[in-house]
Amino acid sequence: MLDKTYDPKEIEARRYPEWESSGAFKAHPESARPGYCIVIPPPNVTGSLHMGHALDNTLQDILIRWRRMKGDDVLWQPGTDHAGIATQMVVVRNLEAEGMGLAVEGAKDDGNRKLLNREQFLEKVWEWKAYSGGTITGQLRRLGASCDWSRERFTMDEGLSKAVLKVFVELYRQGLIYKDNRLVNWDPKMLTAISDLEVESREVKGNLWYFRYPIEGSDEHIVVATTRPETMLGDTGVAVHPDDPKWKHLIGKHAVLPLVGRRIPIVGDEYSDPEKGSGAVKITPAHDFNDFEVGRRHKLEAISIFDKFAHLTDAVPEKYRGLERFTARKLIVADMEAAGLLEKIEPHAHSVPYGDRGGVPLEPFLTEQWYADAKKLAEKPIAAARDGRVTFVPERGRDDFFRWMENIQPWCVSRQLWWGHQIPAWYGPDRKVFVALSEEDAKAEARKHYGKDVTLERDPDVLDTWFSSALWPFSTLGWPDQTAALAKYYPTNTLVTGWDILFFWVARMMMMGMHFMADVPFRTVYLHGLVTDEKGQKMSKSKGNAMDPLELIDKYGADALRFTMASLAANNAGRLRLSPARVEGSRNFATKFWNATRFAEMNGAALPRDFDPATVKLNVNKWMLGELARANQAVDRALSDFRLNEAAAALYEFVWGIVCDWYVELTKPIVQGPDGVEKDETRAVTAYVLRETAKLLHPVMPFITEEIWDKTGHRAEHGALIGQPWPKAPATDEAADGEMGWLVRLISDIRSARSELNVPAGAKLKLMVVGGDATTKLRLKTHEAAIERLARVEGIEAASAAPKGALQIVVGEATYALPVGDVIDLKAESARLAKEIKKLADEIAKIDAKLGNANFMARAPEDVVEEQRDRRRQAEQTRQRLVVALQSLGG
RNA sequence: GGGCGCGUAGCUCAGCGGGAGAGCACACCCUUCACACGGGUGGGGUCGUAGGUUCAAUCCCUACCGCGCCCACCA
Repeated sequence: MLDKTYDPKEIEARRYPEWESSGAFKAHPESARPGYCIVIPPPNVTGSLHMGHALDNTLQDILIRWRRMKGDDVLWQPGTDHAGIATQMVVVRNLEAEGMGLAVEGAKDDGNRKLLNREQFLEKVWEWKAYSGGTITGQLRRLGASCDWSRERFTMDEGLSKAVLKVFVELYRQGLIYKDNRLVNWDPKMLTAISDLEVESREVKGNLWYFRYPIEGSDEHIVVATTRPETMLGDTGVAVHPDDPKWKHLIGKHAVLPLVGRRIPIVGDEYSDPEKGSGAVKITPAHDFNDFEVGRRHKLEAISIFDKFAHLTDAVPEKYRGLERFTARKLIVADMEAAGLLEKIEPHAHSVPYGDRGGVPLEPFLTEQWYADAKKLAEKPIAAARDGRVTFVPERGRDDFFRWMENIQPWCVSRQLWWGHQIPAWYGPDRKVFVALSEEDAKAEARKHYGKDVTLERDPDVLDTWFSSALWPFSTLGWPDQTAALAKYYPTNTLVTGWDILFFWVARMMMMGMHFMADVPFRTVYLHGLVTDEKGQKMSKSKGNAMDPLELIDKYGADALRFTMASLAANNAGRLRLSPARVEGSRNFATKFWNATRFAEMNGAALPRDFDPATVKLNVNKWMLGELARANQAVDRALSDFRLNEAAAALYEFVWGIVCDWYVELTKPIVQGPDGVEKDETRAVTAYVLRETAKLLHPVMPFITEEIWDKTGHRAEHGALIGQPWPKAPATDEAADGEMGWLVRLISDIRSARSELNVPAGAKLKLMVVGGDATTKLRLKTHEAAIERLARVEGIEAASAAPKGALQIVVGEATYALPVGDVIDLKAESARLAKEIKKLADEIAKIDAKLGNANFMARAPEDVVEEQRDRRRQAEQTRQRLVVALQSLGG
């Protein structure tokens, strides 16, 4: 027997370990069943579950549980990501709180902190990982995620590291990874290069400073405008447009860089826009991406004036050396003003690149880094997306993918961090590089090259986190070993992730998958929006609007949160606004289903062993089975099309709107009435429908359905619900559907009329039927008890005409009168009837206009015309009966 | 600057060319023996604006207005 109330907390804590330990989540690569595989977007190993995870993983689990029940051999491959920068940041912050720091070369230190070297630091990170690394996976379990934990991987575990090395070395040998010295986005706080993708532009209200640079050998000045005065110390030229009448006469001359005294050429270059600033632009090749290009075109020197901390170097006049960049800015503006060379300052809003992790403005910085030839690697993925080997849901994801892939820049894969996969490159005494799988191999190569043993120095850099994530769909399956899992599950079926990492991750998995596996990493990319708060604001801890999924689970249960997430997951939504009220509604839905089952149990609903839905006789039961079939099909269709919100909506409407509101109510007189075949059949159908419904609900609400499955005895017979086969839709019956549609309509209309006329809810009225045909009479007889109960009437009898002072409704070919004596307000009833008549007349007029339109008749398809005629017939019939009813009131 | 998405009931949103929907909120009624995390009934919408395509437009097209996101090197 089910408990009076549903207690998610207790049930969830019990059910999950049971599933896991029973092996229900396990994949069976050795089985002959078709495989279905999803690889989890690996969360940061030291992170904790946020709403985005809750959404993403709920959607995956729904698909996984559904396919599992459909009979596939499913693998939901779990694991975590080492998340280089993010994790390093967290650990450094923790260390700082404990009075420790990193022994970073060149950093200022007051000597009060204990400085850790690389080895010591890595030890701390691994400690931190061991301490907090289980948090996120534990939280995924609370959500109900049915991952095969026995196959859990970590991007820095031995196997995956081996894969990373192999990929790096092979790409290097194929010329697809190389070193280059060019400008990168440099994070002066994290002290590392980052990729273009990790740059976020922020609108900043700054100034445009106009400086006058004296022209050599003349009294003239050229005016340049800049948002970054401090970079002038690195200027090696000024560019003007070749056709600019204002400045072109200066081309070929030189300016004298103030404060520095350097002689810098004035060049003509179309990059310079006469409309912008002063029309002349100062060129700082070492600190601006555009200037770098201009500098290259005109062979201007690139002078680095910043070190890795963005402090001024010895390349600038002594006065400024060592200054922090923004301090330098103030001083330089002041000095220029003092020199009379500051023409004006204009307020100017512009966007400044920030590091998405460090949160400080980035510096374009000239350094040597490792790059992957993204352009080349993108070719096959583009082709695969074009010919449909990989599809996107929604489709427009494909366009975004193309836009990015077709304009892709070299991918800077090296990071100046300690936490991550150290690049397998060693340098000889002359800086010659040896890339190899191991130090031994590198040494061997070096020996061959130098003809003797030399000391090699390993490249200190690590790889971009996304480098190892890019291998995830095959590295987790065992690659480079040719495992059974790899053979069976690659390509994986569905990748479920947010739009935000389409480029970071999805695109790169495509590159690596196509290159190393010669096939797409997944057949379908299912992209969902971002969860935001009710106002559409991105959730963040700093804004204080973050909702904690675990709190919601505690309060409403994991099933409620899951159901809400599924409801939110409309394909086209960019943002998915979540409010606690919605989760509460889902919790209520869970409770509703629980109570329906409890009710059935209390009334002895049980499923005979040999129950066959095809043998059902009663129309109410046939109809119920038909509704079940429709719900089943709706859920299947919705899940196949990745419309998870529609699946959730269909389930909600079916369980609450059909099963609870109608079926259970209509059959109460039967199941609570005298014993007999009708009672037996109805109890059996009730049990059957609830059992099948539990299956349909299971992918979305696994906990409550498993509990119900067990408590109602199915588990003892068939085993756990998680492993049950997906239901087959029973047959539908048109005649039964017609009859029940009529019944629902009749009851609803009576209720509605009663309520509108303010008939006291407790008043039991007689129902008099005027003009009912044989079918109707039979139906009334069949459903007498249900009608009496739900419409609150007492006695149903035929009459030749409606009695005076009766409330009247028309359903089908008959009029139903409820004599209310002097209780009725004749005026109100007249008004109600008149309103109904008017509504119908309007509808009829509209249809007549259509049917009278020659173009409509000529061009509309036959079934549409027929449908309109049908609607008109019914409306007219009802209208006429209502007119009679109105007349009988004497109104 | 380019690209994309969104403007439908008070709020949050479904709606995939032929009768405007849900949840929440609101109003009235109901301590009916599964459920007040409940039951019944109801009010509320020029489907952003203006054009166009079509027999027919909330749905397709164009422009505009208002939001949001992504990308981009604009001094």
